[in-house]
Amino acid sequence: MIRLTQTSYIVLGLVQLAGTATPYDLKRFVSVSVGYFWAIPHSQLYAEPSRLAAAGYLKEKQEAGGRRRKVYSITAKGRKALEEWTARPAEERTELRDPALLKLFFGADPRELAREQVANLEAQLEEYAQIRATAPEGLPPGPMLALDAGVTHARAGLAFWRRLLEGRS
Amino acid sequence: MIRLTQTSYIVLGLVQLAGTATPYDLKRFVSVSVGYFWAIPHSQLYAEPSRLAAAGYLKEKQEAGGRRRKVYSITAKGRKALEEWTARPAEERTELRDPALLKLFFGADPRELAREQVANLEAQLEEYAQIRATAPEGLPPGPMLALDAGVTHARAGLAFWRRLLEGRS
DNA sequence: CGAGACATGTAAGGGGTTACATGATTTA
DNA sequence: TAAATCATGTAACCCCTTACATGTCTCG
Repeated sequence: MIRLTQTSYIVLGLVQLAGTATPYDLKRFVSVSVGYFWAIPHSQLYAEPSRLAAAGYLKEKQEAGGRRRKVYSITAKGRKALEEWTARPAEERTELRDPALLKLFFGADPRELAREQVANLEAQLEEYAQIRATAPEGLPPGPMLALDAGVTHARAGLAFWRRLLEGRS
Repeated sequence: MIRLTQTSYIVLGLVQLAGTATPYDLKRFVSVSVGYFWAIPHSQLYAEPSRLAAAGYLKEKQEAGGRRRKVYSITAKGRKALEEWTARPAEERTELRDPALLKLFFGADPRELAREQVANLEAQLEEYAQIRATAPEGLPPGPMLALDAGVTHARAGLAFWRRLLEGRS
């Protein structure tokens, strides 16, 4: 029995969406999907599927020739775990965990910070627009809804930091 | 040379604000300050100051009698590290890391989720109001600004999930 | 005075981050 | 064809989480 982390569910979910995937596939997939609000270093995308396969949540199959890459697909057990997870209420409280906010809290110059953050968030909104524009047909609604949430939050962040820029000082 | 993590800076910052603090002081302090957007398990507040003291960023002094608790205060080295950190631009990109968003992404029932999240966020706004109401005089502006950011984001989240609740389905 | 809640602390294990390393492809 | 970039993978270390554990109040 291993413990299933959020990373585990991301991997399970992506493998299910993809049908079958190598770690590198996952990496590319993440970068244009959950990656926009939940980053995962690529090394995790090698370690985690392997762990999940050892515990029976994924099936692992190694290519015969060439790079002999490992190809993963979801098992019944994996599908079940994923379903139970989505059905269960979200236990953990959401945290902001924004490094910029930490610095603000501990006395960094607000206008300095605000300038950076405004630039970052504007770039991020651009990216979101790109992602929406290039989304493939036939996608389930979840990813798009999550993207909407990302946009909402980015806009809220922009409003906050812009207010700070305007404030006198 | 140890690596300074975000947790390190939180501890340094809080010790500096407090002047002198035991791990338990830090725990209480966190729960009414940074804790509202960046949670830290209390065990970290024992381990991390000890680590920082070993590396010279904090001074550690053990009480003579009684519980023989360890009392920490910041050193010149610690103060310098903290200042450099606040002055440095925030390198890491902000992430949402919201478990509810993950579930949404992977197909959880939006209305189900939305109901929970609306309740959570409303409670959170209540807490923010409490914190603001009971804030001590003479606090530096950083913490209050960070609190404002928390409020902004919570409101944005509320708006998002409420929209989901209203959506037909 | 007994029991529950709060205060205070430590240990172990694993997940994640950072760094390294080596093929394959493009581009100049 | 050299160099730079991308693709693909592995390894080690350490922070962080999840327990466990034992005082010390407080209130009925």
